[in-house]
Amino acid sequence: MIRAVPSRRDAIADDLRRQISTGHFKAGERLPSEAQLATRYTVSTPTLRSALALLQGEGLVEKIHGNGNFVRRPLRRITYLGGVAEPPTWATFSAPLRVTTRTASIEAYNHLPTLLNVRPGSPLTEVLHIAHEGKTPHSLARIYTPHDLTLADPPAATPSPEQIAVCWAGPRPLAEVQERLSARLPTQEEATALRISASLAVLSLTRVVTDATGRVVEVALMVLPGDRADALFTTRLMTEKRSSKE
Amino acid sequence: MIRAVPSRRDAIADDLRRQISTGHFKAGERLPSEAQLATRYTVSTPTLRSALALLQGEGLVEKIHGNGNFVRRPLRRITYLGGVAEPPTWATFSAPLRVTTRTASIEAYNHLPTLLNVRPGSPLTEVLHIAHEGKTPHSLARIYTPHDLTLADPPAATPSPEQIAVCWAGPRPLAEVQERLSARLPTQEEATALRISASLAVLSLTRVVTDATGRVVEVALMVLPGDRADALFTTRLMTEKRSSKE
DNA sequence: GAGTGGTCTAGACCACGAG
DNA sequence: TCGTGGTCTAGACCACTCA
Repeated sequence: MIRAVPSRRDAIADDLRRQISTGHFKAGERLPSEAQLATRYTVSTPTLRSALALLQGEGLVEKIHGNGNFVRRPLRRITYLGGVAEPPTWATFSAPLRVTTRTASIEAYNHLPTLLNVRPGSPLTEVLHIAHEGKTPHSLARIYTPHDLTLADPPAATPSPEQIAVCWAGPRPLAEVQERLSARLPTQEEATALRISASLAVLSLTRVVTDATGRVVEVALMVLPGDRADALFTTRLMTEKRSSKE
Repeated sequence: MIRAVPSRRDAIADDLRRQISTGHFKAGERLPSEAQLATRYTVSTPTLRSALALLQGEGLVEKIHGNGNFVRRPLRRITYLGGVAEPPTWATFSAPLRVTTRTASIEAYNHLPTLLNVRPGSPLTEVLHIAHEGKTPHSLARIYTPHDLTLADPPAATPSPEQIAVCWAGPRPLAEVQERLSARLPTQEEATALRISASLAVLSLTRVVTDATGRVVEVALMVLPGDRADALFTTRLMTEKRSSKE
């Protein structure tokens, strides 16, 4: 009702979407140049580019500067399985992922002291995970552990490809896992690391694991692009046993 | 590294952000017209508008066609509390919300038959909740219940303002709550209903409640704008019993 | 170097909102 | 009616990629 007549941009985006879904433009293929498309649709380049920006935000098209616009190979949709009590030192996904890992020693700064409940400047171990599907990056995780809790040796191997190591802290009695989720647009760095448009919404997941003494053992910051990932929490209800507090 | 020199757009957006955060432009105030701002920054109108689009996507500015650009009054940030077992017929938030409700009888279509596991065309009760903070809409929920499970009378009152009725199904032995979250951009309708920019990411939450017989009792679709809401799931671990498999 | 996308201009014209 | 934002044009020039 706001606009009965679709704008040129929307009309072009719809047409391109259709051509991609019908296979007229195939996955991985390069679209005609923006100048050509602009001529074909008899619009100016800024208008055509704004139509492409819509497809980009949906994850259908990837722009590569100086090279062209490419139809994105549809990525496998994965689900982060939340509320998993055991083992809480792993993050579990619904499908295998190839993960590359990079470890560094850093000092707590910005929001990290608050999250980990340590003094600013405290030594932390940072582990950066990038999950790949084929050659394209899929999602991203940064894990922080107090340095004195970090194992000298990384865990031998991921128990299964669906799980990525989220915590290298030694085995301790853990007490609580908190998972906070929000939706936002990616930062510049996240967008380039994941090769996604700055206008593609991401699911931002912060996972805080506390041990029995109340000490924060691990904080994991995960970035899951909205076009390829979601999160699932399952709660089973104890109907016979009503043990809820407060 | 991609662009050492910030673009005009980013520079202008940064400057406006600063002026908003320092109170030079106050909450609720109308910004100078786009033409004036363009002159002040010596850029063309499209460039200035693209800068405003950034602030819009961050929820800092609300554009009102034919009226002006307004600094958004910062909204209270609320947290949806997930994994709440009892009572599962309510959604719990971290702060009170004023909620308006509209009920309708509809038939299952599109994705609803799958979600509710009913035949297409089955009668459903749809409840639309819009939570407000002051005069501005805050978030949105659509709840679907099989018509034969719907109570004749709506629940007398919300037990507390933090909880909104999500299910009108009569008291039954419930078995499972599944909450699936994803990040995306709002649809056109959601954007206008919530008066948010189409480029402000929203947290989309689908909550499915199943009874002991496996029948789906309720499906709730919630839309939580990313600039004002997140979701929190807390899992407590049973440390005495280590039943980890594999 | 040739071709691609990235940014920006200086307008034009339309649609909406308030008085 | 007037001032606002919404859309669009037809270029220009720069930055990047690949051969």
